[in-house]
This record gives sequence, C-alpha cells and structure tokens, in this order.
Amino acid sequence: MTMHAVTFELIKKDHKTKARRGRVHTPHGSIDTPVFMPVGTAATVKAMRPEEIKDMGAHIILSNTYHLYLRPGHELIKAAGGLHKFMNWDRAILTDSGGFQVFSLGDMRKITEEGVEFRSHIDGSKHMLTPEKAVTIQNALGSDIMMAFDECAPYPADHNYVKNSLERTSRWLKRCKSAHNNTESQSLFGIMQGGMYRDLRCQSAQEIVNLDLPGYAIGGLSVGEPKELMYEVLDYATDYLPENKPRYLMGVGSPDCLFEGVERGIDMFDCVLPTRIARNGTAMTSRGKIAIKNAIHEKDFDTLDPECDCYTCQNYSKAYLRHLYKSNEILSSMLLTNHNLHFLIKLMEKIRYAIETDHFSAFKKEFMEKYYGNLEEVKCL
RNA sequence: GUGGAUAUAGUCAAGUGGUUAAGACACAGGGUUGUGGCUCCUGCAUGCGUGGGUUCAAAUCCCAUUAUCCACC
Repeated sequence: MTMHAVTFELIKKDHKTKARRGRVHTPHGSIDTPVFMPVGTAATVKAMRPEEIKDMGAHIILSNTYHLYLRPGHELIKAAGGLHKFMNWDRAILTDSGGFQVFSLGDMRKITEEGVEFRSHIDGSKHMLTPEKAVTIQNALGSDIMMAFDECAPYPADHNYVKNSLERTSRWLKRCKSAHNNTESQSLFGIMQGGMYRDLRCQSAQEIVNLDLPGYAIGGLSVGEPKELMYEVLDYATDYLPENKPRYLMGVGSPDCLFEGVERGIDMFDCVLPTRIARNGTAMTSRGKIAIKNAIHEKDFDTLDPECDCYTCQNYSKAYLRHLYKSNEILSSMLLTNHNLHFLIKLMEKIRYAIETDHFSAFKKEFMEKYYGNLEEVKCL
C-alpha cells in the first residue's frame, strides 16, 4: 500500500443517485467534495486576489504546467520557493500537465511516443514536453495534485485513433509515475481517456487504475461534443473508477453540468467558464445568466442576484456593473469574476449539504427550474 | 460684404462616373466548459446637406441653394 500525499475520505453516498459527499486531504489543507476549483492558469485566478478566493470558500485552485513552464519558467518558480509562495496561496493547488494545451493549441505540434514537440504560443520557440518533463516541472512548482501528461483526443475522433491515443496515454502515465519520486508531498492523478467509446473508456480505466494512484480524472470530455453525449459517457465512466478515490471531471463548470456530473459520481470539477464569461460581461445568478452589457440593465439599480451575498451583490447595482463593463473598466472583471466564482462555490456548498441531508435530487430540480426557466429547454442546450 | 474650403450612419471617415457605398469607434444582439480570451461572431446608410440638370449610368460632373470653417475687407 503506497502512502500518498493526497487521500480521499468518502463521507456519504446519496441513496437515489451516484452522488457522493467526501473530503480530499492534501498537504495544504482539506477540500470538501463535490468541489468546484477556480482556474488560475498563469499563477493567478484572473482579476482576483488570493484573499478574495479564500473568503468565498475556495480551498483549492488550478494552475498550469504548460503556461508556467513557458513563462516565467518552473526553475524561477522553484527559486521563488514554489508556486504556493510565489503566488501567495497557502491552500491546495492542482496543476494541469499541459496535455490539454497539446490538444487546444492545435497546429504546431507533433505527437510521438516520446512526447509532444510543440511551438510556444508566446514566441514560437520549439519545445518538447514528455511525461518525465511534465512531472519535473510540476515537482518544481510544488503543486499538491499533479496531473498526468495525457493526450486529450479531439471530438469527433474514430475508434482506432482514440484507442491508440489512450494506450499511449496509459504508457505515458506509467512514465509519469516512475518519474515522480516525492510522493510524500505531492500526488499524481491519472487521467482516463477513451473518447465517446464505452469499451475504450473501460480499457483506459483498467489501465490507469492498475497503477493505484490517489485519484483519477476523466479527460477527453467537454471538447465540443453534445452535452447529452457527455452525460451518456459519464453514466458508465465513473463506474469504472474505484469508489475510494476522488474522481475529477476535467474542464466542466456550467451549473447544469455540475449537477449532472455530481449525480453520476464526480467529486471534483474545474472550469474557466465562470471567470471567462465574467470578463466578457456575463454573470451566473440563481435565476440564470445575465449579460450585463444588455441595454435592459442600463437603469436597473437592483443587484445581480437577490439571493447572493457576495461582495459585488452587497455593494453594486446592475446599472453600475453595466457602466463598468461598457467603459472597459478593470473593476468590471474583478466584480463579475468575484460574483461568478462565489456563485459556483456556494452552489457546490449547497450541493454538498443536499447530499448530506438526502435531498440532492430535489435540490437539483429546484435549482434547474429556476436557473433555466424550465427543464424541457435544458435538454436542447 | 469678397474669396476659398468642406458637407457620406450617432462619431471619425474611405470612395473622385459603372455591379448590393470600405473601415474604425459607438450602438444592438449572441457566443464562451482541464484559459493562446478586457475576447470572438452577427447586425446596423435603398442612402452620400437640399433642389434641379447632364449621362445608358452620379456620392462622384454642372447649376442653384443652405450650413459650417478659414482667409481678406
């Protein structure tokens, strides 16, 4: 039995669904699950100070291997005393491996058995990322949870391509595990691939679970496929993962997807959605999304969400927020980001409470009706 | 009063005889799911100060007129 820096405690299971209430323990504190993790790609959750994210109840945030490797460089962050110290965040950090960037940065890259050769999006310089390198970088960063270096297959992709890709990802995972030697302070999570194919999801799961890692992620979803298809994959994907380890659905963060994921046994989520749409003028509220730039809010002196107790909703009107957005003021991003993150983090708190008190399904129904107007339309999204 | 210049969308403007009048900003709507994002997409003048005329064809040429600006009396 390997000793892991990160451990999972399963506290309660929902009776009607696969939803679970748990707790992830890390060297930088514990995280109640299901949890939504704000994304701070470049060692900062855009427009937020660490204190703000803490105050709204976040206990873990994400950062990114690829981006920090290119700028400012992992050696510099190591010299600064590690990522926690560098960015003034003393709670848990999960770092993505750069596998997703290989997928999203598209063109200028070449995937081989050894790893991925790519060009920097910053200056065009040539680099090679391998499983070993991704681990080395994440070791230097000192994140609590390191993600395996994987290939996120695109959608659509044929069975043969996805099979080859997942098998290579499994081989890469073994290399990641071998390269990772400070298991007492950092934990490595594996990533399941397999696209939209059930047999491949099963195969991928078996291969990664064999390595007895402290946690497993489901990757390769939310890459452009219809939501219904993602739910279909999730229906069985979580069953292939061990019950006593945290399950992390990568890149998912719209409220409906969070509910659907939790319902299918997901414990951890991350997504740029709340922070990105905040910067682009959209707020998530208990009554659905609000595009603050719309003319209808010009003289609306009410707050974004009457049910919200975030800093923004305590102090500012929609008319003011609209003005800030239209004027391109920095405070617009700050206030809307604060609100959206607060909204999702509180939503997850409510979901955890609902699981604890055995009314998850009822809470889901209540929330969805209010957020999306009526449930019939949600299926069409 | 005389001479000159300019009048094209809410604003700044391209176009100087030939198919549905660039572009930018503003305005209006939409998108965004392991962040290459204070971003991307879409819409927005049947109309070129006004009235005539020339021409197969005029924002473009001609005449008149109005407004604004600049010089000089």
